Amino acid sequence: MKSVEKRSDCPVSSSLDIFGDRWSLLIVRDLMLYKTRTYGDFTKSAEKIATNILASRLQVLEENGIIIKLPYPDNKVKGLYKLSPKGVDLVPALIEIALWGGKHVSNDDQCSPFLNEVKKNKTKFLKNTMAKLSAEDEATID
Amino acid sequence: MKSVEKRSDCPVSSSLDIFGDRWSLLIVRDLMLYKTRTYGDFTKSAEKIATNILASRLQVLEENGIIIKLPYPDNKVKGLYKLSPKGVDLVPALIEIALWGGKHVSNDDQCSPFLNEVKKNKTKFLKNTMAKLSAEDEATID
DNA sequence: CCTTTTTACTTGCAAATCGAAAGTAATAAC
DNA sequence: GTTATTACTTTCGATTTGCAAGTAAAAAGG
Repeated sequence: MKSVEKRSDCPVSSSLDIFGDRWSLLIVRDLMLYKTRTYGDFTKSAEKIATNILASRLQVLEENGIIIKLPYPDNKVKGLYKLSPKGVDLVPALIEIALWGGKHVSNDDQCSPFLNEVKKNKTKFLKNTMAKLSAEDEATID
Repeated sequence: MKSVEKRSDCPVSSSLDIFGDRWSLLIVRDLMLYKTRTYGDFTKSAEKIATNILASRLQVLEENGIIIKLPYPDNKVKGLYKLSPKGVDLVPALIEIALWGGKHVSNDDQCSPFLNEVKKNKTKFLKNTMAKLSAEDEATID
């Protein structure tokens, strides 16, 4: 776990030292939604992350124990990224950000069903989602 | 409300387009903790934000309706920043980030009491905190 | 008043980071 | 055996960061 430069001992500040940028939490978002993703999958997301930025962020997230890179079954080129338990613990924060964004800046039809389910029973949603992400195998949603 | 460049319609992405950097949420954190802050107060926080960055972030947060600048009573030089209702709505996200940071990257003695109170009853804590921040007058904590 | 201090910024500039595009090396597919 | 995929790396101009110094206006002090 390579230490990033810590500006203070405040947990908010320390967190932002790791993922406080415009891309890192989008990687975590994709892993929350799909459970596993390849490098190429990330580049196909709507925000069109540049490949150099992606590589850099994946490295920081992996060094900080938030994501894990696994070998892709029967393929030596591809890799499979997934959330570590520490990464799964970011889901509540991500959901709160999504709720805020859905309420105040972006009402996307495509994720309204998702946010509605969250709003219906947040505790249950978090429990289910985090449990699924923590399960060892199981198929991805996509 | 000056529109920031939106990379996609995803609410997470749109949120990060506004506050996805290492400083913005620290400004929100200070306003959550102290309710009101002057420009100089922000510069005195532990992370030592540079004045040009601070000015730039305050402008973006104000343009996006997250913070409000008020005149300081009986003083034409000072200003008083506070969270708007939209800014107060960021508190749950901020708290989740703080909880994650406290658990996984930073166990600061100074804010342990704070985080312990959150953990004891999150719903109650959020309700109280957000209500205090929404109240029109009332003295600051500090 | 008149001077000094405080406050909230702005400016200048070097260094770091971002981001688009092209390049590469290894494996997979045909 | 040739072509295509995949996962990066490299290059380079543009933007952003962050430290330091500067500034203008109001407040405080004498």
